[in-house]
Amino acid sequence: MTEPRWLNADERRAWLAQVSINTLLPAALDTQLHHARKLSLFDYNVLAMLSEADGRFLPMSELAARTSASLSRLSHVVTKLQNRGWVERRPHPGDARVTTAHLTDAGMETIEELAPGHVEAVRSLFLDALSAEDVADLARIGEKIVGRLDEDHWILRESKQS
Amino acid sequence: MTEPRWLNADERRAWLAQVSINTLLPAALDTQLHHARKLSLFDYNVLAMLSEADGRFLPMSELAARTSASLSRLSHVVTKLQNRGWVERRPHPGDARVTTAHLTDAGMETIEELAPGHVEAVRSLFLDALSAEDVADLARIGEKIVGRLDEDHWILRESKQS
DNA sequence: CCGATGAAGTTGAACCGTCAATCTTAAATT
DNA sequence: AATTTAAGATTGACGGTTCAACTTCATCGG
Repeated sequence: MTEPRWLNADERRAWLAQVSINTLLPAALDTQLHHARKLSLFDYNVLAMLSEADGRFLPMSELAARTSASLSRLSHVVTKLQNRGWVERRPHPGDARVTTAHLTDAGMETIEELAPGHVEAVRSLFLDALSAEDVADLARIGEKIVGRLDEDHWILRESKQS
Repeated sequence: MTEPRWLNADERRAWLAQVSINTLLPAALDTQLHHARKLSLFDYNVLAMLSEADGRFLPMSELAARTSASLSRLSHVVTKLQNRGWVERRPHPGDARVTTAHLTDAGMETIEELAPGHVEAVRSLFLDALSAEDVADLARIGEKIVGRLDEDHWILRESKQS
């Protein structure tokens, strides 16, 4: 029953800013992508991760990790993307439990069409607000936070490149 | 039709970290609050903003601004909180278009009960990853981003205290 | 003082995400 | 080898969010 340590001024500012960014940024990007091709930021990230993967496919579990999503959420979304002809499911040859999600040619075309506008939106809503030092600081700080939320998060492997 | 400027290494790291934080952090806090009292982070923020307001009430529009939400979303949520007895709606005496949301005594008790655990969770998932300088940097950078997303965001008024 | 414009707010439908239950297959235990 | 345990994935129901349509009321220009 000890008194909790409330937030000091900087902590409060950092926290409130984070909450606002969390709400406003995905909303703005969702809107842009929805207008362009009726998909969400999450849909886009799924396609983007597949497009960058070797052979343009990944096991569902790995894809879930790379999009920070639950397997359940991913499964629903892949079903939707499959219905639009952008993704295919195939069984994994070596392990019958595993399903792999493959980006189709149509899916690749879609993301290539969408990428320039999306990158522009990320710049204008996010990166253009910041100096190069800010971006470097934010990368460092952001990865610390990600490490707190998930010690084994894949993006930490990427930048550590041991 | 000029070639888009793709993200450089730091930009990509900052952006990917932001996307992951955006997904994982609200999910973790939602889970904590949902276990404690069956409410979401957004519900909590609504109650928190009311509890900090003069007289424990705010017009719907102002409450929407302070929670970075659409009026529609807020209206649905206030209806839910009203059904639980934590919030009341009242007409505004001066302007008949305005509805004010008031925090009830039961609502106040609820947020006082919830606050210590929530602050602890914010610390352990977010702030404890960072040094004091990190927090200050993040506050500064975060407010820059918020300013990009919404020039007139209320949190910018708070810290400028001119 | 009257009509147009726009702000404040609500509502219902459609869509998305979460949770718990379930299924199949691999690995570990004995 | 049989049994148990855990990993990978899917599904349906439920609750939350968004979008568009609508209502009410204030304000501004004539």
